[in-house]
Amino acid sequence: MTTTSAKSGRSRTRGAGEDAPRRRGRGAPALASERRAHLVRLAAELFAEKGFQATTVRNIADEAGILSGSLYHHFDSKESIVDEILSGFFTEIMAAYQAVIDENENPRDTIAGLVRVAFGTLEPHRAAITVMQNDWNYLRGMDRFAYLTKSEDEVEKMWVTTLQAGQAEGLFRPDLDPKLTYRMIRDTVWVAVRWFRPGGRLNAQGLAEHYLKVMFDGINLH
Amino acid sequence: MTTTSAKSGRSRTRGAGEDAPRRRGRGAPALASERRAHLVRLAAELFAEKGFQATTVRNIADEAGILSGSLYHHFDSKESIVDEILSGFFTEIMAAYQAVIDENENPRDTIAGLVRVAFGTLEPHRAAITVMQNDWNYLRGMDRFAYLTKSEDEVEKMWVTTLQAGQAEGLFRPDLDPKLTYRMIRDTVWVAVRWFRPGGRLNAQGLAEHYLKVMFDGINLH
Amino acid sequence: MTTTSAKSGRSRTRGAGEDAPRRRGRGAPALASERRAHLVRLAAELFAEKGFQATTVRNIADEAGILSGSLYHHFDSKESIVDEILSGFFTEIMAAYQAVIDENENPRDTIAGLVRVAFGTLEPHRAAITVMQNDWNYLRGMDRFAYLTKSEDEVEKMWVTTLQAGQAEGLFRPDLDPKLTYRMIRDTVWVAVRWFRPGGRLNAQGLAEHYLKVMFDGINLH
Amino acid sequence: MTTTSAKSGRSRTRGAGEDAPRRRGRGAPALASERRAHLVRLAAELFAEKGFQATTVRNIADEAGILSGSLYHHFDSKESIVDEILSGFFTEIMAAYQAVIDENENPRDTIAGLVRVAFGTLEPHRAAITVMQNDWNYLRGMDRFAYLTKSEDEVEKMWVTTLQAGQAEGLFRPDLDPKLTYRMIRDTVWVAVRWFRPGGRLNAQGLAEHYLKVMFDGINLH
DNA sequence: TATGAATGAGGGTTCATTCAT
DNA sequence: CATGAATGAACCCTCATTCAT
Repeated sequence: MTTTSAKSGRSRTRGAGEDAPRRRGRGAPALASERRAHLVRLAAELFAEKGFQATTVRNIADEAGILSGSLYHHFDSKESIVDEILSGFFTEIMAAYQAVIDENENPRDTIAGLVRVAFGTLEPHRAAITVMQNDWNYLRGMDRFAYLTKSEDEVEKMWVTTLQAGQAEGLFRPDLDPKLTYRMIRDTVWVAVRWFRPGGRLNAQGLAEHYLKVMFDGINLH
Repeated sequence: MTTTSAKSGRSRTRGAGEDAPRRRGRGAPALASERRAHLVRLAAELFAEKGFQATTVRNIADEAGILSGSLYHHFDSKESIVDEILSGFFTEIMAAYQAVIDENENPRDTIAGLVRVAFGTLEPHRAAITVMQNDWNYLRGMDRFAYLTKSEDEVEKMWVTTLQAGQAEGLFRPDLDPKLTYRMIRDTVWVAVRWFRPGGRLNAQGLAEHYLKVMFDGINLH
Repeated sequence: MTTTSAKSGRSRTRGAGEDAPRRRGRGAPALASERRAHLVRLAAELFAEKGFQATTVRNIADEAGILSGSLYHHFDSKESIVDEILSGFFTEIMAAYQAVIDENENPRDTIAGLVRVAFGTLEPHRAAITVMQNDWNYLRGMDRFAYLTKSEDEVEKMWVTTLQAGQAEGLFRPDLDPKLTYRMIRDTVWVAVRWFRPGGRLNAQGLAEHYLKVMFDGINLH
Repeated sequence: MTTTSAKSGRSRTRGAGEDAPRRRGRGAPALASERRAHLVRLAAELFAEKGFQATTVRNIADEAGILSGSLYHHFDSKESIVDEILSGFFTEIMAAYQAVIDENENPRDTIAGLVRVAFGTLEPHRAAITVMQNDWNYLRGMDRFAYLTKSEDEVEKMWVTTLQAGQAEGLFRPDLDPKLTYRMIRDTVWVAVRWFRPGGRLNAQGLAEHYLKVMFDGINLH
């Protein structure tokens, strides 16, 4: 996961005599991190639009109105940018999931809550989810992103446990494979990022309710 | 779409009066295309594993035990290889879809058939579907792959028409958005390619049946 | 024609609200373009010596003591280098031609002036003229160099008009084909670049005078 | 210079016991060389149109309706093809020049004859002359084409000697540099190949007469 | 913080040529 | 004679990254 220091992963251990980077007198230190956050947002947009590999650091720098080399004052590498994007997303959604689980007793309500949370991230985290969808296969090959797999496993546990509880309480059909069912729900939600556009016919919550209907009761008319 | 000639798009300089290279009587022309097909298969495997962009022509050539330049004896470009993979997939699945539609009267049976066809392609076309899932965003930016979008639209029409017919006949819930529902079904199926491995707990048809249950009747126990 | 910006044709992505990279107050911007001009000169020498196609970007980079990829920090492409060479030459000679036409009343003086200008470019633009002579046939096939043909047409008009005026005033033989005559004069001058070496028996202006004698009065002794 | 054997430059010294290539029973041996000559003509056309370097052996083979590898049954290399084209041209023109010199006493008549011969080759040897004009700079760098320089020197001697004789006899102006004058005449003629098209306003002989007028008496109206 | 110049590794592609069939 | 597959070297160009200024 990314540290919050301006340039992660590079700072060798600072020796005793060396002085720490001094805060520049003129600006508030918040400004620097605002600039940084702005760059991350620009990059995220490009990664989502063209894919991580197809986006060059020059693309990002152009968008920011600086030269590509200048990006390296803010980030270690192209990877560290996408890392920031993805880790931010994961941190947030896992907290939201946990909150839903903590707040609900009924597994059916919990599942509904999780689905609503998931759809709810579609808009604010569109770029991150798109990157996950399109570039996950590439990124997971890199050691630095091993933590993503770990986070995914934790999430899977949350869902599967809830589904199993629902089956035990007689709420969900007993002939479902919980793992399989989780994956289908997860994929169905995330993959919507490919065609979902804010401002379309349905907003993210509309989508969620539509999906909940189908998921709970199927498409058949009973 | 790809032509079937060994190297499409090249050597269009042959003058009117001159004769084209004549087919020799002795050899089987099938052999040449077998080699070609073999190379396509190797490339597909690599594209699926590492992504189209991350796969170099040298990777493909290495896998085939030849030099990278030698690939260009068989293909115009790296793009033309992936073109062949994708167009082959689309041609096949669209024919299979059409057959299902022609054979069935009942929309519910038709939808079930379409779902089974879709899951049925998961194994034989694993690579093509994976490429579609991961690299579609990149490939669709290229003029040469515009036909893919067109094919997708045709497929959508097939599904949506069937879903609407089912609603009209009182088989499916009337409060479903057919387009949305189609997309969810489609994505749920294709995205399974990310984790589906032949020889796992469930085979592709097992998956199909599991999904049909959920899709038709939901996860609730009624 | 070539723009004067460091890298033409690239990075047009800058959004509306964002500011372009600001010029630093301290450094002389001329230095950057000096480096660039130096590289252009090196390339011109090589193009003249070995031909455009036979000169590799590595040749140019080697000559400059950098890596081939580094050239692309200064130029978009190999073509853009030769473009710069040729467009510079055309811009200059057309201005010089126009000045001669503006300054002279008598067509005979004008023609003499044009010839002297033409021979006068032999030394400072030796490389550009050589490239025009040897690689024109290849370069004109490219859209990007269409402007060269246009410039050539303009030049032709200058000469032909002057020759025709000379005929009308009874200065030149009326049985000459002005277009043909122009071409012969032009080619005779430019082609001299193949064997003309500064520092030889005759300098460029000596050549011009020799040629003017032959051109005006022929080789016969009257 | 090129030998007349089918594949020049490659045949190592044939040992005593080895048998010479046997004439195939079926066809006349002339057919093979006709085919060969046809290929040379096709290649010449392409070399003239696109330049030697820009013409690929595949271009030539395409034009002939065979595969590029098959060309190597007729020629050693791409170079040997252009060699054949150029050496044929030189052999012919030098013989024609010599005949003119042998037939004429008067230097003025001789020069006129040489000019007419030169223009006369414009049509039948258009391709060869074009290659000489455009690719000479490239080809002369190769050992194999050293003989071309030698032939050029011989030709220069013919012209210069004649011009000097004309000066000695008081026919030509004494203030001319014979070498320079020769070069100008030569270049003016050959360079015409760039725009001369058979079937245009003037044929090659018309061009010759036009040029002779200018050359002997200048463009001035006396 | 930014610039501007450069690196170094690699990318897709071309092409003359070879050779077994 | 021709094919078809392959070689091997080179080509133009890209791009993440570094670093002195």
